[in-house]
Amino acid sequence: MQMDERKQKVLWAIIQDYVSTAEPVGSRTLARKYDIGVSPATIRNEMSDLEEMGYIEQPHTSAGRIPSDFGYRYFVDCLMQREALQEYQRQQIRHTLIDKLQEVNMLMQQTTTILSQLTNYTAIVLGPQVGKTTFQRIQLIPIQPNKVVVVVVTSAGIMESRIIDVPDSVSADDLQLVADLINSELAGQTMKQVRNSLYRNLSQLLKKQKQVLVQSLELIDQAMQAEREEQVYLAGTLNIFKQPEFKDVEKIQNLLGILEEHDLVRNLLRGVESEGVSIKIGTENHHEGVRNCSMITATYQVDGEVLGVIGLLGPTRMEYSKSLAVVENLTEQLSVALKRLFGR
Amino acid sequence: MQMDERKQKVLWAIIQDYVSTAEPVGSRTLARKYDIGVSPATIRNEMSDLEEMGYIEQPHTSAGRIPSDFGYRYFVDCLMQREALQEYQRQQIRHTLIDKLQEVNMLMQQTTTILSQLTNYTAIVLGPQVGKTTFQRIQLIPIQPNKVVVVVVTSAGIMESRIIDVPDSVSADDLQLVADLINSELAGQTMKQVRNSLYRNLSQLLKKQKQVLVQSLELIDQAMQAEREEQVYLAGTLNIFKQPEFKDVEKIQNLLGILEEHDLVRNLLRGVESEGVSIKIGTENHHEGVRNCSMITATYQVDGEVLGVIGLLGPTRMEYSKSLAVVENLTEQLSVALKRLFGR
DNA sequence: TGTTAGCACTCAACTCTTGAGAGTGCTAAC
DNA sequence: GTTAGCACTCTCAAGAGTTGAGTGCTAACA
Repeated sequence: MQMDERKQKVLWAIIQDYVSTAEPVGSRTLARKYDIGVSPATIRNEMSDLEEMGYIEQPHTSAGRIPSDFGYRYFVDCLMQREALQEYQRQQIRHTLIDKLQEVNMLMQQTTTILSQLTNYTAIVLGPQVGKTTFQRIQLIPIQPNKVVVVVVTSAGIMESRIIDVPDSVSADDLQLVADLINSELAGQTMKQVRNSLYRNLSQLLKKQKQVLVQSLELIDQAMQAEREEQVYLAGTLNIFKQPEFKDVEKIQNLLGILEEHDLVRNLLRGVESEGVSIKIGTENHHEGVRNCSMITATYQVDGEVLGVIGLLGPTRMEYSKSLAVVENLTEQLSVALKRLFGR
Repeated sequence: MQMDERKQKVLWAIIQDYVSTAEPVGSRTLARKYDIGVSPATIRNEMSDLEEMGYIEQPHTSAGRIPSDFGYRYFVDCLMQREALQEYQRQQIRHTLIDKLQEVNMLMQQTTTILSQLTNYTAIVLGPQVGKTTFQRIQLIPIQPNKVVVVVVTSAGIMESRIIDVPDSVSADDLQLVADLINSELAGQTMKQVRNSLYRNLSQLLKKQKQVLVQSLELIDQAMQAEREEQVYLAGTLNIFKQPEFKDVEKIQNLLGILEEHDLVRNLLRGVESEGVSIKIGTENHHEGVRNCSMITATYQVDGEVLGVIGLLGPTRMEYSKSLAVVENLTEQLSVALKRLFGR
């Protein structure tokens, strides 16, 4: 059997209707609401064909049809007309990102929030991957007798800090010495490189300040550890409740549970194309907890280098066109904002 | 009508049973499962009295009785026997808090998590109130030409950081000058005092480095702003799903919505006694979204000064005795851990 | 006078039935 | 190839009947 123009028209209409009503679509409805130009009976025949071809399915005998994952896939690949973003939405994004650009964390959180607001789905963003950013400086700041704050700064402006205890015998000069040493040895290296040269080159150099040194290095190590796992930002998790397919408590609990496990979320987003926009529909997702969800993801980059991913999680019955427009525009503007923040 | 010993016995049994089963309790059940020593008929009479006195109520005519908020209140005040924590739970708390004490954030998050795990309710913790901690240092760390990381450290080891742009004309020495100036002027003052003396004393001192100075002060200001609002830590929000009284999607959505609004959460916890342990039952809570919840809260302190609150949110049908034991022990151990971290 | 057994009554929850409504597939006619 | 007509299927909602848990009242009992 062949996909012809009328079949496309019918499939398009079915998806259109189902996306907006969440109810199975019957032949009469299609004939009435959409301009297909043939009678319900003919549409029925076409629908029967479409079902046989796998594009749509019937929840039960006497109900209308709903699109299958395969049907959505065809829609996304062949039928969907690209939508441009409304000017006011574009504006809204620009506003949100420009105001907050002083700090990466805030910028990412804002990005996530605006994404969920504009789409009414759940937004997931993976923060800049810092294996690629470089170690910049360590700073030892005495705050009380015997107490020192250690701050690790990366080129992304992300940092880890910790209070450590030091023995009386360590003076402010000693601290400076340690800091200078670490800084001169390691500055500008990527986190991976730091990790490699860390213990080899440094640990035998100092005796007296050993404890401080060790603890500082531990923190750097930890910073790397922590940041190898990209930060997960979430927003609009409660938008799930708006979807009629999630009126069931179990399903909501399930999905919220997954979203709480940031490791899972990371894996979910990592499993997509290495660059650019990707749409995963229903069972195309590897994780089985999101088999009835679709995910639109896009990478963002600075100076041509992919830094992270932004993603949108909704029901398979998703407004693909609109959502895609938002995701695309947002990555673009996010990339710009990030470049301003720490691009070369 | 007077509360006598037998009525107490009956009320106690009703609460006991309802807390564990979540089903209305009938007279037969009571006679069978609890050792009251009289027949169901007599118990019925007592229950009738208890209802008249307001301690219990009937969801509908042909159902058993359930405790009213007033009944729980009487239970908590007069009937409940204090429970000691199991040794292994005590241990578990100690373990959790000792390992992580390098950093306030982590410590607080761990506290919250262990609280929810031990109780199976939702744990809410307000981070140390920093209006009372003092400004310690500011540090300006150049990371790239024209870019400086500003770090503000408070005595609590909490900090705010930001990347700012500086003009070419500002040298490393200039930065040092600004930092030294701010540090010498403001170090050791409480955040409130800093706020007051900030613009008055400093802004006219420098010309060339004015921009850096202004932006640094802005950050300090912001740090104060941000930290006047204590950090909210949550854990076990999904425990709500375990409670049969929340099998309704609307109610869950409602509660999760409230928990997402940290301002609301703060208000909720602030509305309790200024010191020590407090139990708020159902309608005793001011916020109407938690009218069918109970909250156990306790303040934690260092050197006699109240720093924050830890709280437990569950259904009114709560295991008050057990939960209370956990909350009390946890505040105690948290106070110790915090004292080690930044006590005098 | 307090306690208990017995009994009529109430009400939610469950099951079963029924009818309406939406939708389909098939057939025959156009 | 398209359409009208019709029998059929299945869900959903409403209604009726039944069951079971629980109560309140009354009268008898210790």
